[in-house]
Amino acid sequence: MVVNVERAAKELHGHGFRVTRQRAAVLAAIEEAGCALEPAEILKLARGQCPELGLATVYRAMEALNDNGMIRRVHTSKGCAGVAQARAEHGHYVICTECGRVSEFSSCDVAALERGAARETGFSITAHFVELAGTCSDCQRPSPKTSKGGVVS
Amino acid sequence: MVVNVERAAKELHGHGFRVTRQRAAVLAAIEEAGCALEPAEILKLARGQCPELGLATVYRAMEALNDNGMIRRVHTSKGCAGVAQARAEHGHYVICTECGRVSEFSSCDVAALERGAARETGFSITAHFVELAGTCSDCQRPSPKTSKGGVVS
DNA sequence: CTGGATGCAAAGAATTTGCAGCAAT
DNA sequence: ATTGCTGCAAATTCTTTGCATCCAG
Repeated sequence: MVVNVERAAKELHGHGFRVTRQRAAVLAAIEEAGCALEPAEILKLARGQCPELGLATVYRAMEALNDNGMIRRVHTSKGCAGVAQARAEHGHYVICTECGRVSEFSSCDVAALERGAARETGFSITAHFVELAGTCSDCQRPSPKTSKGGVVS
Repeated sequence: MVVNVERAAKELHGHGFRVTRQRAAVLAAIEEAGCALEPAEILKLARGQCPELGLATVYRAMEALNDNGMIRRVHTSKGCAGVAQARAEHGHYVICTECGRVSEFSSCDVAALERGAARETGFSITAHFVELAGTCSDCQRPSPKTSKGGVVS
């Protein structure tokens, strides 16, 4: 997983951002969690790698990472403060209702959908936001012993 | 438009909620605006009908109306505090990027989409959230003189 | 009448900002 | 060496709550 963090570091660097220990820790936390994380949760997790990390820095790191398309906001009924790693350039999330794990999918063929909506509303559709919910492969099994990526208590 | 507010009142009443002047004003404001409204904006608009209305009441009214499925949260990149009227039982929004107007559409055939996502992620999809953005019929016209439903300044 | 709803103000959260020192390049 | 980044704490902003009073049913 650290591999990806390194790739991300290069990415950040390429955009003129500095790669600090704090940002790496935040990114690693988000990546390893595998589920939507809120600022406070990120702080808690990332402090494992960077104890002096402050909450304000988490917010600032989130902004930097978000602007560079490395993380993306997750909008749930419970709130929209959470973020998750963005693997693909264009992707959408599926959130597990059991363990909170977030997966990404990119096979979004919304053409038909957009056509229908356009017909129904008269709008000219230019963008779409899709988010699905369901149960992940682990939680579909009878005894979800392996509930990895669980929410940070 | 008031017609709908009356229908809504009956609905509220049926669920054991009282229909107060405040709630009617909030509902009417949301309905007439035609675009996503935030608490503060609702307050401003609804005070036209109910001057003593307080912000706390707006929050409480929003909760009541939301619980009854009469309004729905609108999740945009700018924030998720806005709400809009829910016309259909199951519906999704299209938001105009020009004037902010919100329309609803229900022809959401996401079956194929869900299948693709399921294949890609291994999730068993049970719910979907879709929101589209584009330009409404008015704003598509050369001179959008009739930019009704504009955002509350 | 009666209990849910409201207004106001105070309490709590969540997020942003200012600034001096630190550290990545 | 520069200049952006960080931590801390204060400042904002957003939302929720407590309570006496009010009004819809």
